Amino acid sequence: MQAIGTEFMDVKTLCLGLLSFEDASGYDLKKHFESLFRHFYSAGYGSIYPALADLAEAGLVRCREVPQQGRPDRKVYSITAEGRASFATALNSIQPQHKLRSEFLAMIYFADLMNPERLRKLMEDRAAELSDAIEHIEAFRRSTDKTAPAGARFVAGFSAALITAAEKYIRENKQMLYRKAPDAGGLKNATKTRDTAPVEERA
Amino acid sequence: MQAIGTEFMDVKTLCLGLLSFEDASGYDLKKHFESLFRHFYSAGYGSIYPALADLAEAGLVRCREVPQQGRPDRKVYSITAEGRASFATALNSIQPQHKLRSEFLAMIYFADLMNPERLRKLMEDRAAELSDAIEHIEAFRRSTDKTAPAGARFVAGFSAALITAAEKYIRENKQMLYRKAPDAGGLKNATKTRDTAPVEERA
DNA sequence: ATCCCCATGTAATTTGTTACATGATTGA
DNA sequence: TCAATCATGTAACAAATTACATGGGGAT
Repeated sequence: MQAIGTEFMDVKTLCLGLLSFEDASGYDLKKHFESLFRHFYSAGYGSIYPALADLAEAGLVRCREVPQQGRPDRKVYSITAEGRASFATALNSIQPQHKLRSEFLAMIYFADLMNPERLRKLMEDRAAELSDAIEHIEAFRRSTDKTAPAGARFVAGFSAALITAAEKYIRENKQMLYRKAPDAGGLKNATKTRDTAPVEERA
Repeated sequence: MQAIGTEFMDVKTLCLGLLSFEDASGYDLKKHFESLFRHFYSAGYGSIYPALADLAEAGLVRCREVPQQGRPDRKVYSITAEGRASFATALNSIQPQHKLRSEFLAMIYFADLMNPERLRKLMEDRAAELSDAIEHIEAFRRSTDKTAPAGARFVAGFSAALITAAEKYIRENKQMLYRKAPDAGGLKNATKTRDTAPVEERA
């Protein structure tokens, strides 16, 4: 009966929110996270199943078990009236965070200490991941744009904008990392390779 | 003597990397995280101090205590030869992650369930944070661009590109969230408010 | 044959955040 | 006088990731 945390948009709160749209099992919710939230929020079974158990214990969702042939029973969760109220409260009180934790950028900061092949590999891998992400998001938008609510369309567009910008930046600026060989030892290279500044366009 | 983790670019590894540029105390390193990595990687004292202790125990850094007047002794860390080798190994083996966890976007996904004032407030707050970030990053680049190594310039530009894209997307698309009033109850609104599609430009 | 999908969950581990604990100096 | 900066660290806590544990059905 106690309310859910009104501090963070954690996995528990998001499961509740997704259940406000339609009933689902933990397995289904994982799929939703992977398609809807893929580019900005991830959650595994290890977070989702305990979250659902907590929500059920708090009376915010109800569970009905659907027998399956040859598989574990499907446990389908439905949001309750208290659950809707609790989620509405959460939406009105939570101060949402927006955190990027990029080991990639942290690593590239030290590009001067890497050997060139390694550096190139890192950049290419990242560029490939971004291309995949763009493909995925375009496919997603083509498949759901018609019926999706404004919020869903907005976040899909937001993800696309960010990923596109990242891909573009890498494409246009990677060569600034490829100039100087990694001089093993030499400290202050006062050689003026000052010909490359990051490409930018004005808004 | 054992090597540091070759899996993640964690706080420990990044401290080691920063120490490969110059000696520093935990306090100094926190400052570096805040200025250099501010927009893509954060670390608090609670991570940094234990990281330094671990690095020292592993022989990758050495610590000398500098007495202070009226303050705790300053503990200045220097990287050792083993430390440099270990960091080089890390740079060559770690597969870096790039994780965005945006409670903001997750929340906006449910925009249709929010009351309009709340929604507007969220959007304005986020836009303000982004403007602050842009200001910060521009100031940072103006102050250090001349002497900074290519890696540092690249990541600063990358951050700027991402944040600028986010700010722009919000500015150009927020109105698509402000159309429909939050209809408390009505399920399938088949009303065709299909006049707003996300603004995008081709690359 | 082998791999992926379905379907659930627990337990251990890792990681990081926050609060606690202390306290002088400097500038507004 | 008040806030910020300097300066260190520990302990408790929260959260999420990963590994473990199980197993049938369907497609290639």
